[in-house]
Amino acid sequence: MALDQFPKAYEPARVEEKWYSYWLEQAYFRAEADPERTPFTIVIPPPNVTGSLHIGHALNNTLQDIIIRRRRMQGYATLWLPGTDHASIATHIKIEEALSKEGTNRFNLGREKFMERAWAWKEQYGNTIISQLKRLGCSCDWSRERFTMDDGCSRAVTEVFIRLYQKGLVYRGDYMTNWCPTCRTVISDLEVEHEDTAGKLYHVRYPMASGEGYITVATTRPETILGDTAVAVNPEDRRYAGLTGQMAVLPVVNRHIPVIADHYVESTFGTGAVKVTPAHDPNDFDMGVRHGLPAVTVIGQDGRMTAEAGPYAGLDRYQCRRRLLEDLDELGLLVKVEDHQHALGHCHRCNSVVEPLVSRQWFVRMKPLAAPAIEAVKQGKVRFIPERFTRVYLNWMENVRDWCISRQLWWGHRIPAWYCQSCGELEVSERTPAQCGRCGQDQWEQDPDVLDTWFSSALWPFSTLGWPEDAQDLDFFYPTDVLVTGYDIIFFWVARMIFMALEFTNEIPFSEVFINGLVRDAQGQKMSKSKGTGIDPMEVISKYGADTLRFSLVVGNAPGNDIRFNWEKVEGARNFCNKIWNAARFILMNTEGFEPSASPPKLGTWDRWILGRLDRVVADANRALDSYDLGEAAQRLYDFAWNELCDWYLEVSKLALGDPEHRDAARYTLYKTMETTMRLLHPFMPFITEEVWQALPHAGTSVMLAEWPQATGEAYERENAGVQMVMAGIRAIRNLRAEFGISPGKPVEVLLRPADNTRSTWQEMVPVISRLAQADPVRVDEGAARPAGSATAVVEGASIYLPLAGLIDFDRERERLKRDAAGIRLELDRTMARLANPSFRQRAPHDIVDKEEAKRRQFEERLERLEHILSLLSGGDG
RNA sequence: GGGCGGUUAGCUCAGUUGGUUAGAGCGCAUGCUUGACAUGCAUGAGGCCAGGGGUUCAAGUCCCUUACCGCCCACCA
Repeated sequence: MALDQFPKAYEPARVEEKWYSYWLEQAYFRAEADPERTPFTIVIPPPNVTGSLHIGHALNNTLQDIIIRRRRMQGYATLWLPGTDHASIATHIKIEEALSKEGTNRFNLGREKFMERAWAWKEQYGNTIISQLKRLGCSCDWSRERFTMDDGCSRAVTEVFIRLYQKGLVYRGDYMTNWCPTCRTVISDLEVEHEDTAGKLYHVRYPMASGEGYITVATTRPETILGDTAVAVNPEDRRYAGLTGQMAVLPVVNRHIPVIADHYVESTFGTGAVKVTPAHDPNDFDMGVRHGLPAVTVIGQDGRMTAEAGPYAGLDRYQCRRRLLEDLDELGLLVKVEDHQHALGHCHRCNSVVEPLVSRQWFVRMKPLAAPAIEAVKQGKVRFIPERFTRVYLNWMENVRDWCISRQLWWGHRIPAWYCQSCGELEVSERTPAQCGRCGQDQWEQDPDVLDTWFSSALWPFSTLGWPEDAQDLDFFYPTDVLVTGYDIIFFWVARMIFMALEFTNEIPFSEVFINGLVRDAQGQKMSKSKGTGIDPMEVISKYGADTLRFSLVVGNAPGNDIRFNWEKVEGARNFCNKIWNAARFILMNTEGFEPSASPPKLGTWDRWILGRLDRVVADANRALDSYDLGEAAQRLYDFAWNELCDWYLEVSKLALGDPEHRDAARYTLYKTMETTMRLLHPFMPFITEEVWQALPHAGTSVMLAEWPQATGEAYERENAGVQMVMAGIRAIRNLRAEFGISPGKPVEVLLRPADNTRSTWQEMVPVISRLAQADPVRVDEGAARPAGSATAVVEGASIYLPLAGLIDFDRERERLKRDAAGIRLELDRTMARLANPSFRQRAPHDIVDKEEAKRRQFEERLERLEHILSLLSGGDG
């Protein structure tokens, strides 16, 4: 071991790139479809191709890497399949922003040029996030990297669209859709974010055509008045009974519209009369269908009023609102304006207020697809972790509405539908159809629209493995095992993968969905680039290293919970790396020339103790990992490595290392414990563990391929009990030293009076006590009387006396011991009360009762000693 | 309008199927150049586990309820 490679402080920059390159060169991430082994597959949630890694990605991919690295070590044929998403609308917006800066736009540029531009953009930025994932340490099989718009994925998209169309599960039609006037496209219901907004409710009077009376409607969007084609009232509403069937006059445009009766109308809201605008409101659209009303489109796709809006044509929708209100007021028809809170739809991408519009779009018929997807989850074939997300999924799926999949965008998968320019015939096919079956002409034009980004994402688990071909990867690695993703895309993505997979592969896409929370800033707010509250994970990696970032994101967090990012936690993780590093340095310094293959030497109590604890932490970590409690597993390993291995075993081993008789046992144990700990920590902290593991004697070429530890069940209970007792004794001595201000370098004399049957344990531990408590000499004497003027502690198994004549304040010492006694008595009383309860003895399990008995004995015994000492003290021999 | 999550030490959070004296990190206090580590070591202080009710031999944990915080879904204009 060359210690010069091991500086006092861990320097991640010295090791991370080295080992990542090594893993890549050795192709250790490469998956093999090996029929001898069980496959374990994860497909990455593909990040946006032009994006960069944010802290949420860092968390999500760390979790995946932990899972996949452990499975790889366990011997599974693992595949972590990486890739990127074309992110149709998101990318579109970015490119359009760039164009806008150049003073142009996509319509000026034209579709072909725009696409060239988009591909160039993708080439330029597409690698950013991939290289960032590599820096994070992700062990993806890069040879299988995919892109949602590559040939294979595109092929799958076309295939799926055509098959759905042929089954009648994709249809085209004029329906109410959500239009984003800024993005200039329709968006799906999911892409509309509802936000409670303080608005107004305007009461507007419509004169009756008969010339007699009015009917007053209430609306939040007065500009849609221009598109009204009816006024509706509830048929039970007596107030309007006489008006139903009559005509009202639409103000300003003077169109005559009927008053109709419809149960949809709530008599108690507003005036009980609703203006009906079938072209601009989903409910009104339905009413229009029920009553055969015409739809008049008054707001265009640019958010401006159309020619149908008469005098308001050309105005922006909000300008129109203001003008129209002025005009109505002037006419005396605006009778009341109330404050009104309502949910306004905003575009998920650009935050513009979404305009409901009727337009001709493509839809996926959801009911038939949802049914099996609901069943699969209900039957537990797909399991959500944590379980509560099952209900979120089911609730959405059970109420799902048809999915609008066409987008008036260019970057994406173009819809494989063709229209005959001569007769209007529609043909859905992969390539341009030959000849129109209806009119015999050959003038086809492809649908200009592209598909919703999530349409291709929905196919990701199987399209990336080769579907629709009969591919070897698909055969071996599919269905995948676990999907790791955030709860924010359960509907967008998870749900859609499930129904698409069931429809096209007849199998679930994954059997488990491991949901992770959001990473929030220190104030608990969502991180936002625009607000400058975002943390750049690359900055954390540069400053502290990837292992630190990974560990800080994972340790101590419960599945599905949001995480609050804070730098203190990062520093904590960095300190842990450093702790590991220095423990490794210590062990390397002391295991030179050590041969791990040599048969194990005779082990001492502490050796067996730490090996027992190690076995225990292996069991605990495995149990936690099996149930996706990654944060708990990390915490257990942290606690073991720091509090047991470093704080105790390493310190104790210093004695043994200086003693020829025990040296080999200590070296063996140090090595064994450290090597196993590195394997356990490797999924969490791949770089530092590789560096340390490689420096230790080892068999094999990389820790990432070493065998994952399994518990043997060798707990060394007896050693553990003895060691726990001695630790408490050492702590008590240290405590007394601190209490009485004994300077640290000064050895203190200790007289230890052991309780029954513990003498040999204490006796054996004298050198350890001496070293760890700075105690010298340490005498163990069963019959020892308390020396006058002693500081005293009573622990389980012993009374401890520090003869400190002159330093002890007699009264204070007595008070201190009285407090101790009172504390023990409190516990003893509680235990006695429990044991005195007959129903406790009757109903509690035996082992619980036994434990309680043991507790009582222990408390009694300690209390007895304490009280004996107190009686001596009151006798005056302080 | 439905639904979900949270409320545990000053702060950020763990807490398995109910079962020792409720834990950690940070912060705080005191003292330390102990030959792996001051990114460290030792010792200590700090908790009516949000309030109320219930189930149970036993509740931070299960049930009901209230309050506050956060989130998701939702076509009352």
